[in-house]
Amino acid sequence: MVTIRDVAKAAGVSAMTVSNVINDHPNVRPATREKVLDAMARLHYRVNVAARNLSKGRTGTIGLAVPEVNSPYYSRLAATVITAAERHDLRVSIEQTGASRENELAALALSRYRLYDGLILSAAGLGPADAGRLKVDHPVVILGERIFGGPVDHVAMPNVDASEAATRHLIERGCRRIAILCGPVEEVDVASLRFTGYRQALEKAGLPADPALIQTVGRQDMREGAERAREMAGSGLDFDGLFCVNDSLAMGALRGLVDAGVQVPDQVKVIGFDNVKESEFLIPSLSTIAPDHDLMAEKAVDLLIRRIEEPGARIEHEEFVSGFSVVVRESTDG
Amino acid sequence: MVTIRDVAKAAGVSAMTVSNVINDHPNVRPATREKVLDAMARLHYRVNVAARNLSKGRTGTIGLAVPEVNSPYYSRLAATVITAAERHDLRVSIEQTGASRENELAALALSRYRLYDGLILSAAGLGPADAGRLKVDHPVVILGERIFGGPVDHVAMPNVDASEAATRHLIERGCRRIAILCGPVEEVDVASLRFTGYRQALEKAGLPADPALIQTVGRQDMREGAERAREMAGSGLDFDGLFCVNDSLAMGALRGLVDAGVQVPDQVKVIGFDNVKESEFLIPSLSTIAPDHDLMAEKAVDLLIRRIEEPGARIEHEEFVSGFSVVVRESTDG
DNA sequence: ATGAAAGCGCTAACAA
DNA sequence: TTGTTAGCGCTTTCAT
Repeated sequence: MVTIRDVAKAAGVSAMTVSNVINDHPNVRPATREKVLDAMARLHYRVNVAARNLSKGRTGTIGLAVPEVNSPYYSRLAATVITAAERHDLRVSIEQTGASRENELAALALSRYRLYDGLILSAAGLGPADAGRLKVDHPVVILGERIFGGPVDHVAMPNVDASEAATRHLIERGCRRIAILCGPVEEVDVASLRFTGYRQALEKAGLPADPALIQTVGRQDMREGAERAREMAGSGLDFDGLFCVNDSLAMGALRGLVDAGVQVPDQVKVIGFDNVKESEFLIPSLSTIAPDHDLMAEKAVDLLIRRIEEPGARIEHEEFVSGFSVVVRESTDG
Repeated sequence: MVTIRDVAKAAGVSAMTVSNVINDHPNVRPATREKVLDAMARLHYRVNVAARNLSKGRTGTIGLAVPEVNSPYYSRLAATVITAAERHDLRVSIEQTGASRENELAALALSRYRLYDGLILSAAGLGPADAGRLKVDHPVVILGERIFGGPVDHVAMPNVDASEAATRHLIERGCRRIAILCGPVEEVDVASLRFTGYRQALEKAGLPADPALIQTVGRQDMREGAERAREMAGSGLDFDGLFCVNDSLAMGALRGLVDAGVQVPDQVKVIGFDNVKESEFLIPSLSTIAPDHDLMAEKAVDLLIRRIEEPGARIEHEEFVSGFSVVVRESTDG
């Protein structure tokens, strides 16, 4: 293993000068710099990142904790975070929490163990009761709703407004009995916020909210979407619009409706939420809500880096809510 | 910051004893262990991973370099690798190479910089000419084809055989003019191996290989698949079967064919490769090749860990090729 | 502009 | 069973 001292010896300078060259510090004469660079090349020197980390008290890595990485939504988030972090010379270590409360807390702990310089936590399992746990003294940014009361930086989707817009879009297209496919709405979480938007739109339009139209699923994935949609159609439930709280559910629902012989958009119009890459290519293509995912991911990284750069600073905690647009495609365009 | 020495002082023992407790080393009297654990709790001690890394020469992190994480295929790979690594107490840091040769080499370099204990490189940009670069002295496992001649551990898909099986499946369903949608086939890479399987199937069936049926695309994603399929149908190309070298291309192609007014599977049967989660829910659902992704990812982690555990050992380099099955769904079932 | 000294917090190797 | 010593390779501080 070639160390900085080996290079120093070979170049006839001190270790410190080598360090200064490596880190582009000023006060190194060009001639000296040349000598050092030359020695580094000859010896195939590579910095030892672990040693640098120890010295600097940084790891150069941020953690990203998501429920699962194998979903269109979270993999896109991961992609953007990785790219944004790279611009700041940070690596991203990914953890999958399975949306469980325990694992999300564990991710928080790992961060505390100084494995990461900071953590972006896409919270899906934590509830308002865990607010206290988030008041940690190391850099953390929460991606998700402002459900925690406590002072944390967080980046949120326009869940209520966008869901209202999605539902309103269905109403404008003539739907009168609009069902919703969402997760359990017990707590103040994403599912329930989106549910709130749905209800608001119905209310404002003077449409009654039939409980039978409210369909909750466990895992919010394609399979659940397909099964539930089949059941709904099969059981003779009367509905002409369907708002799915995410595109995975919607993709499944499209399939389930076809299986049940229901025509989309003629008999039932369907709209999702997220605008995942796939939605554009489905048959029929999926109308959906498009938040500015990339901006959100970048904002999360920015907020985190701000905390990392100024560890002591008592910076006010910031909330960022992305804008959104309604993307109209075939599934509501009939 | 609470150090191991602070704990030692508080517990009235030496730093080494604390270290032994932390690492569950034997030869610590239960009473002593208690004292130490107690002190650790009182002082809210957390190991400093950077220091441990420097001492041990390990980082506890492996790198995973993939072309992009926001694709059904690679996000699934990432998910499985993360889960498998977790079982060995390793974290996974993900890099996106954009399938570029430079970035793949850079990932290799980062690994050399001791940022990772090892690297799983999903090679898409490297060619046979880079074989030499892979003969590195640190743990690396290549995910992809055996295109590098050199001695490397690698995990490969049954590209040729499975592609032949996919094409054969189309033939068995009555297709006679089978097109292929694949990447450039200049080099010995995944695209060309799958192309080889396609050609072999045609040959064995005595079907002529019309160059017009060979469609190469740049990026192998949904958009390209859709555009190219539209062009093919629009230009009046005569084909009754389509083998797409991955499911993303196939998803796009299904869409493109619909746009061009072509019925799947009645007029054209389509089969993909990968069996991504989405393929089951498409309309029509997509026939495809299902390699054992999870096994591949786990095998890659296993091979890597073997190298990490025995750094010096001259272990024979291993090749693992996954099995596969043909999943028949609606897109070829007419 | 360069260098010497002193750690960063931990652990391997040896000593007691 | 426990403690002492001596680093891991780098950077910070302060001299020169």
